[in-house]
Amino acid sequence: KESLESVHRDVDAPVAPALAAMEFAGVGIDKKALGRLGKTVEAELAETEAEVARASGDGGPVNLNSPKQVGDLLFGRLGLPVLKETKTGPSTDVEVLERLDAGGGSPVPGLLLRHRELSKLLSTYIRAIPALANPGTGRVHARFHQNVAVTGRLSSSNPNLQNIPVRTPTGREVRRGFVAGPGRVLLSADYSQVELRILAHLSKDPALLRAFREGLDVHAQTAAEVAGADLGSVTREMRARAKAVNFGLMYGQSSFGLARTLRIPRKEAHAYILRYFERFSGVKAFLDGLKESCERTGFAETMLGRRRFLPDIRSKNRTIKANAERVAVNSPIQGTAADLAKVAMARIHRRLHEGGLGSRMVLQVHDELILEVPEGEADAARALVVEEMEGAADLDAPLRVDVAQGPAWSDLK
DNA sequence: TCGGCAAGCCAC
DNA sequence: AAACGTGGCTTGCCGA
Repeated sequence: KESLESVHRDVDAPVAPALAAMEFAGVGIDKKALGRLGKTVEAELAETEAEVARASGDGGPVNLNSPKQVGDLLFGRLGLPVLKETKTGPSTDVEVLERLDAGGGSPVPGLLLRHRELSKLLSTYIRAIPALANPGTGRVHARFHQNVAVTGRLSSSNPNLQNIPVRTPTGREVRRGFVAGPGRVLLSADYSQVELRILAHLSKDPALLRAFREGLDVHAQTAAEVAGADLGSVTREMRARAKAVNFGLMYGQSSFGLARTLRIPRKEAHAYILRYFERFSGVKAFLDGLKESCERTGFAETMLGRRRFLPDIRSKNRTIKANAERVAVNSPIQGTAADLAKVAMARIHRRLHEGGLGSRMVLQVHDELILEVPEGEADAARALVVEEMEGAADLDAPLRVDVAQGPAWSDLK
């Protein structure tokens, strides 16, 4: 009745066997490496706690894992200014700690930032993941859910292997603990800028399409376009702004949000967005059209026909309606990327199986696939994976995949 | 002791 | 008042 047969037949049903195989395969864990990392992180954590105590003067012990106790320390004992409130009291989140640290009034906020990072890594990853490994094989078998994320993405649980750290140096260390079995290597293939390419394809915006056809670096190309300058004159600052806008617009970000992200005046953010939409008027028209069609039909839809029903888009409450509009803009883009990743996975699984190859998928992280392949099979697996991922759809901004291989996840860059 | 909420934070 | 979309996990804390 709701025209969902084709997305089920062409996407969700075919990927199910691939997901089952991926869960069954699991991924190899180097318990010794994670054990060693745990020891060093514990040591630095203890040192950081001692330094906080030293810098805080008298007043008894503080549980640094308790936001409430941390708040009492910062805003009571140390007399630092309250910058943001939560429902229950002064906020101590990372943004607040960074601003307090920049203020230079005390060494404690900086120490707390490091403590937060390390305790997160230790409790969520370094200790938790080895505990979930099969004791016989040393492999971790996460679950991959197909019917959880409303956009059609997969989700992962027990453990979540789609949020393994990568941003910070210590975080990246965790990835050394994910390894290939003997005689095998890990091979990762990730879509380059897949959501922006989908936006370019769906919107048919000439400038954005050109950026993908010509440019190696779409954010720099965007910056040049908005500035009306050539690529060579794009500074890091200009590129950073363009990148933030490129991401933000897919989430329906406002000038307020962009200003906060970039820490620039709201007026400047507003002016930048206006100039962006002058240069990329096809994008503007497309995004407006998504909202309009959603309001008419009551749903947002991906390229492959996955629908998300959004009754809130007809709400008379402006906040609720604006929320639904952001979702109406984001879902077709995020959801199309999810559809394409699933199509590629289904085909890859089938071809590996039917070709009698020993390679297998072990992880999916939205726009990235990780396989474990026999050393001698790596070239064949690489070619097959790239062909299926890039061939998942024929877009006007062609799909591109970056590949890497190595003994551990940390090597796949 | 258990379940749930709040805060916080990891990823794409 | 809210202001950037999609998830999952850990800890502290509180009430049943």
